Amino acid sequence: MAHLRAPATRRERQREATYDEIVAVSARLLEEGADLSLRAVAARMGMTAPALYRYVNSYQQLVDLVAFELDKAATATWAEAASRFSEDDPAARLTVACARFRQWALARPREFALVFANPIAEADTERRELLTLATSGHYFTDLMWQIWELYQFPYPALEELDPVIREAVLDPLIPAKSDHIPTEDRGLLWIYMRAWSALYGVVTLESTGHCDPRVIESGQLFRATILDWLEPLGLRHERARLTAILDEELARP
Amino acid sequence: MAHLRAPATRRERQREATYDEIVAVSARLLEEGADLSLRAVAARMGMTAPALYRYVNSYQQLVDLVAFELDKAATATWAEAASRFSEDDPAARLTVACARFRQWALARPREFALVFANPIAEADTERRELLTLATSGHYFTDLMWQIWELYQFPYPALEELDPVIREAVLDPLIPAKSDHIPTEDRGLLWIYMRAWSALYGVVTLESTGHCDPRVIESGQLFRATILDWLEPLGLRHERARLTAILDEELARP
DNA sequence: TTAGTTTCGTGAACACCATTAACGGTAAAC
DNA sequence: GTTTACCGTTAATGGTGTTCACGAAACTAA
Repeated sequence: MAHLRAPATRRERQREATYDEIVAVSARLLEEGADLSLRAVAARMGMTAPALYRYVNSYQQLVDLVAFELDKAATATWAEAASRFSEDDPAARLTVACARFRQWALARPREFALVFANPIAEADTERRELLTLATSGHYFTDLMWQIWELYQFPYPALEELDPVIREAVLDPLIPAKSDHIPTEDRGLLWIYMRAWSALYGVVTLESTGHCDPRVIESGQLFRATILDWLEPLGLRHERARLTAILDEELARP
Repeated sequence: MAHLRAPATRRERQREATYDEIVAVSARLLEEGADLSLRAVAARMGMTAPALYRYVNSYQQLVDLVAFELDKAATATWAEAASRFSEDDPAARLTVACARFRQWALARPREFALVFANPIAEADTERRELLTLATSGHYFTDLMWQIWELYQFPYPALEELDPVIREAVLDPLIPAKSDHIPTEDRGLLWIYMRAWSALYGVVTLESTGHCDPRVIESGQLFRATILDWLEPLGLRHERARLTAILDEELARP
């Protein structure tokens, strides 16, 4: 939430700094395995709990704030890892990013649950808006767009789509960097939704532990899911190369 | 957890009854949108909270107990709905069951999260064992086994599988009715895991709301995921019929 | 510089929560 | 009929989010 614009007055600067400290302290608490609570955050900042209400309206809002920043920070690490491949190799970048995403979800299940398994009621428009801004979503859609530009994989025409879906891809409520995608190419977003659903599925299953631990450890379920998506993304000819990259990532300590 | 064996003494009968009341009251609380808490459950039973410690060791254990029974009860409703198709039509039954599973997850997101998104640590062997007993898992694997008996879809041989996966399908830690599946056919369980991962993915995505509400409402993401799995399950020739059944279920109020 | 206003923190209080300990009554077991 | 085990109680500890009234400090304006 920090640095939306240049800090004007001194007070505003201080306020921004406090916001930053709140999410930093929260992240540290989670990292240490402690529960995220207003009291704990406040205590560690040398304040009392009610003081935090000058910055957030409720505990849930604190959670949302922290979730947003965690997502941002985590995405930065995947992006950094992926950037060992050149900008004109988005397929390799996506492969790495997906693997790192999973790795993060397995290493920090609590944080993952906070960001990606946090229930969002249909009616809650405010939290929905925050969700739409999710950095990870933008990063992944952007990579997929770049892959399409390079490999021109097939996607459904707008007329083929269910009317509701058509509406949804033309005016997306999901985190998607879609402004620069021409209207007639918006069928791409349908592919994106489906791919995201598949990725989200395995990773959530593994991160929450609703799965045989040996299967998680082996990474085979994740691997198979990713490989299944190479074809629809027009990456058939890249299969061998990307599989090697994927296996290399999975072998990481 | 009730009625594992015939109630012997009067005291044991009473104890069983109390257990039943605990989960019944818990289920009602969740149904009413209230939070599940020891105090609330106890109060509604005309007891004080500490008394519940004669029946459960901790709050988490209460949650697990309730989760297990919720899973059992929910599975019974899917099975009941699916039983409108004959026993020798497992493909239709699975179609209905999947749709009802999703419907339940959307109608009762809190219950769904309790049962299927409840984080289970790797080390926690006790909760893991309870998970292995999950009724829904057994129901789904059994349906898939019946489908295989009928349609003989291809599945990987044990030698093709990753060694770790081979171990996992030979001695499953997941909820799977696998005793009657011959050793050489255990590759089937790999198909099951992959299918379950896909189903779990969409349903969790929709149930937690991390998705465009319009897309959820339309059911298209779920529909597409299910249809993608007809082919691997040898149901190509049943496609039209099963699609009709699926659409009928999705159109339900 | 002084007076007024906004902002940001405090402490006390309320209503919850899980959990533990010591204690009593009642029902089964011997 | 005595003993034992079970099942509930009350009291207390330390945790949670949240509200309210208050005060001090900082910025604003005459």
